[in-house]
Amino acid sequence: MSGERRSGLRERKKLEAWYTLRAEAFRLFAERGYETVSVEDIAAAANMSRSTFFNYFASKDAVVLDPEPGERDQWLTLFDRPADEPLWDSLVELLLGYAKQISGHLTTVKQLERHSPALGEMALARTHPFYRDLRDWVDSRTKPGAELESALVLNVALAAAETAYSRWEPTVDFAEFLRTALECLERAGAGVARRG
Amino acid sequence: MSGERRSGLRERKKLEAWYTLRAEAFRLFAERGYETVSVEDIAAAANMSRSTFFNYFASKDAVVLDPEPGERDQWLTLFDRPADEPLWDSLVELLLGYAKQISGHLTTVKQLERHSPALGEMALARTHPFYRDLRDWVDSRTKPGAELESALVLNVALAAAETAYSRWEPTVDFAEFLRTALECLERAGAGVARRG
DNA sequence: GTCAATACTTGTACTGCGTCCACTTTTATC
DNA sequence: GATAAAAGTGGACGCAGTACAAGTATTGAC
Repeated sequence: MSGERRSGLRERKKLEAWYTLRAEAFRLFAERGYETVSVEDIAAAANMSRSTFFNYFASKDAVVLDPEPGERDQWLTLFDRPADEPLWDSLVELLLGYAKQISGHLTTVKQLERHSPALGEMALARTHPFYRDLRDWVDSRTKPGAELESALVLNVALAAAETAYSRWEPTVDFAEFLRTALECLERAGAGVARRG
Repeated sequence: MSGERRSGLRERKKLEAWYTLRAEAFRLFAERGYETVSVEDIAAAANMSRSTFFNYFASKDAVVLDPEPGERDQWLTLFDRPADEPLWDSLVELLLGYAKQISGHLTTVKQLERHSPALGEMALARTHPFYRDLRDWVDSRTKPGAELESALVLNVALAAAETAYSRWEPTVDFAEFLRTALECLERAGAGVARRG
């Protein structure tokens, strides 16, 4: 029985540790709120040392925000858009597609925000690797001289998506959030001046 | 000689302490960068104790972001807009007007960002009291049922302004930034879809 | 199975932010 | 000048994050 070369015991344990840490963190956050749970608490609940926590997550925020192992490969498939598709249309597809991919996580985090005001303040769109990839992808599509236009289109799209997210009540269906997000994106794309 | 009841010695000393702290902080930040200057350093440079620093500023960030004493009164005058003016037009005037009011500060902070990456990450639009006032003002103008629309319009305007700010090179004239900001606002207001 | 290289875990110590609180000094009022 | 209010101070604390040295487990080669 030739052992599987790739996924050895080491890899499996690492994955297990990652998921355990995040699961315990979310459990504690849901119980007592993000701000009153320390990294020490999370590590203890996961039967690991504080040092080990920081081996897996660069910060306390990261345990909430970091993508799952392999998640990046999933969202990268979204970046396969027709070369002649207008930038705005691509962005709408990308943002909605990504939201669908992480719908479960989005719902969880949104519910945590109810008891944990600090979570609402996180500069999600700045730090998160998806948004880094998104910006890079936009840059790669941008012709020289159009950088300002591209940045504007991207930021408007992000603003529309964030508007829908910020007003979403996680008690209602996730599909309802998607509908709102699409509505915001369409309105923003069409122009918000001279409406009300 | 009835002493001036209002601006007594106490008030003047408070103002002086505030300005001294901020001046020393900015001086040190410019010298050594935001992240490598501690609150302790700032307080020492201002000949005050660390405790006193936190009497004046709620956080290290705040010494950069907080409005000057009396600044709020200035920006509040901007909120006097015709009742029938379209929301978008009001927002354009408000954002550009406020930018003009704090042009000096904006330039200073932008230049600090060159040596201090942490400053670029600050969630300005969330915390800053001007944006709180702005959101409240928008809310006060919003008819029941139009909350989503209003939030979207506001966030798109903020995205446009932030786009101009993020791409502004503070070596060039501030007027150039204003021109770019206006351009971004106009494009965003007209709609960014189907352009390229 | 032995063994050494490698990767992961842990404890410890440190810096810095932010909070709390008791205490002193300064300013305003009479 | 006595007194009360406001501002400044010093010390202790908890927690996030970093650095590093020492320990433990996994791996692959023999």
